[in-house]
Amino acid sequence: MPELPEVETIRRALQQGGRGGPAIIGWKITHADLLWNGVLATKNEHEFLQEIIGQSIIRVDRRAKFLDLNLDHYHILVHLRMSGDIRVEDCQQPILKHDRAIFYFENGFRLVFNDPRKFGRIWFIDDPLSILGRLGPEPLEPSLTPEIFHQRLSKKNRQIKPLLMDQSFIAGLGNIYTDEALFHAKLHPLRISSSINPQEAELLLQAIRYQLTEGINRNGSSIDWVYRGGNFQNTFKVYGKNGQKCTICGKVIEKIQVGQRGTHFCPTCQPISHPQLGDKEG
DNA sequence: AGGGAAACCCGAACGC
DNA sequence: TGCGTTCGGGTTTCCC
Repeated sequence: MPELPEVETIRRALQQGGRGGPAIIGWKITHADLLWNGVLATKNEHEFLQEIIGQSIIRVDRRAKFLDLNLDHYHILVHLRMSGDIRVEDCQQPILKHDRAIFYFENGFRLVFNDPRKFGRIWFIDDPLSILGRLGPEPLEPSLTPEIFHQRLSKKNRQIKPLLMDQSFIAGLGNIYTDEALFHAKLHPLRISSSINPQEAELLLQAIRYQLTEGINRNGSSIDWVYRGGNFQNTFKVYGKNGQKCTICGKVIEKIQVGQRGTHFCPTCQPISHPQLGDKEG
């Protein structure tokens, strides 16, 4: 599923070219079509469809899992959710099944939002902060120091896995990268956040950044038939590896439900309690 | 405040 | 083979 590295890969493709398509910077919008009305998260359909005509793409930003298409004086936010994808192509190409929205450019190209499961959404707004303002810190931003991260963990009494996936706590992690980061940091997914000490917090932040950076370097993870081009999935240590042996200790990887989400971990490498405490529960 | 569940969706995987 | 059922996953919303 598109998480931060996949969205960043798409952002770079739109900004600089890539993934089989050209960059779209400077391109002027002539009109747009909504092929499925539910794709629009804002209720100003007619207004914006008029508003964006004649405006050009000046920059493509990313915040967490949101893409922010900066127009001359407007913003198009896109969230791919589960199965969304974006492609840029000339208008001779066929419309595909599950195409939900199309933006046409003056130069004969178009940007297509395709989303089989209809979870993805598009916002047309003046002020992107009205949506993005609720998000927690960007995990790759240096301003998120280990000390601040530990402070934030300490203030919550929550299971670490759902907390890391809470976009208002830290923004951009989904199920896959969370499981992989927790494995890397040797933390059990049910560990209570306030029990995590400064050293563990620093290792966890490092693990998150390592996973995200590796994911970006590998152009994201292509899994579940939805995402094109990346190969980070080849590095997974626990995600989807339940029943297989841990590459570190040889114990069988387990899969449990945590906060309604499939959660993969190694029971040996990720003990529920700190090893030195000798606790046996869990 | 935190956690569980349901809702939104569909294709894939599974069971018979 | 073909049918019906279950599952999963990001996010929001509602309930306890």
